[in-house]
Amino acid sequence: MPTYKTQTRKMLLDYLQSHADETLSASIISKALPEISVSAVYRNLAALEKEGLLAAVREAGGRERYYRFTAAEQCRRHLHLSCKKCGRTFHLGEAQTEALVESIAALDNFAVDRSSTVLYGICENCRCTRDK
Amino acid sequence: MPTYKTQTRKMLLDYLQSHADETLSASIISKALPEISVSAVYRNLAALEKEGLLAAVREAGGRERYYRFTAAEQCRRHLHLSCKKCGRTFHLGEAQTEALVESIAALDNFAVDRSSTVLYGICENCRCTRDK
DNA sequence: CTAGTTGCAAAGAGTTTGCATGGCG
DNA sequence: CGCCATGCAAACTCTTTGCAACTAG
Repeated sequence: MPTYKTQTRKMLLDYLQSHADETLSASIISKALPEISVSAVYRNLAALEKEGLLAAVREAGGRERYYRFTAAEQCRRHLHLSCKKCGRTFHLGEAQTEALVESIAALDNFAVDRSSTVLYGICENCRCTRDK
Repeated sequence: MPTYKTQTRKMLLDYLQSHADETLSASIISKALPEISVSAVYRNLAALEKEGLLAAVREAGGRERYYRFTAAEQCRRHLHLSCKKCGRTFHLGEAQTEALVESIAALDNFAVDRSSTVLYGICENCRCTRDK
């Protein structure tokens, strides 16, 4: 779809790459990049999603989508963990993911979709830093 | 918090009970119950959430919240599976949930939050009915 | 009667779209 | 130069809040 290599597109990708471990919403990205118009942000995110460079999370039913940068395709094979405190994303091992998905498929007859599922909780770092 | 038993409140609960297996957003509920004002819907949902009768899903960062009816408290102990096709919710067994959470806690040092996590995928029913 | 609730309307926030302008190739 | 992409502004949708009217207890 993207036929041109525009400045805007590059800036967006740069930003996404430097925040690869976070799950961001379009509006957050838009605010972080004031030099890009909101419409351009939304349109580019949608395009990147189609290309597979970006994974949209929690699309069903709502408007608000969260994007996760998936530089390579490796991220399609495993599940992601998202810290509710710091927002950082962690990656579940492939073997572990496989076991989890298999288990649910076998016992519950439910096919878990790796790319649209995110497990929420608290990461090691935030749990130790009890400076609440 | 809710000191009065109002008509509105009753209608809302009736609706939620008859859709206990679905994860609904406030606006969807609001549209399904035109006789209740939107503000009343939002305020009651928020109140029900505080009471623990309703579980809010995916609150972090966004505005849009999805509610799941949790008649009892039993739902806090296990994870939920949500079908991307029919929207129905399924419940993972307690033992299975425990194993999953434990495994991630042990291997990744990440504390999965049962109530805010939902696994997305396709349910048995929708997978068999391949009438795309 | 008193306080919790409701409905309406207005205000915010996020997302989408049309259209003229600008820039990649 | 032609077409895609951008920016701006308007239109929408969802959610929140203030306030007066209503009502359960």
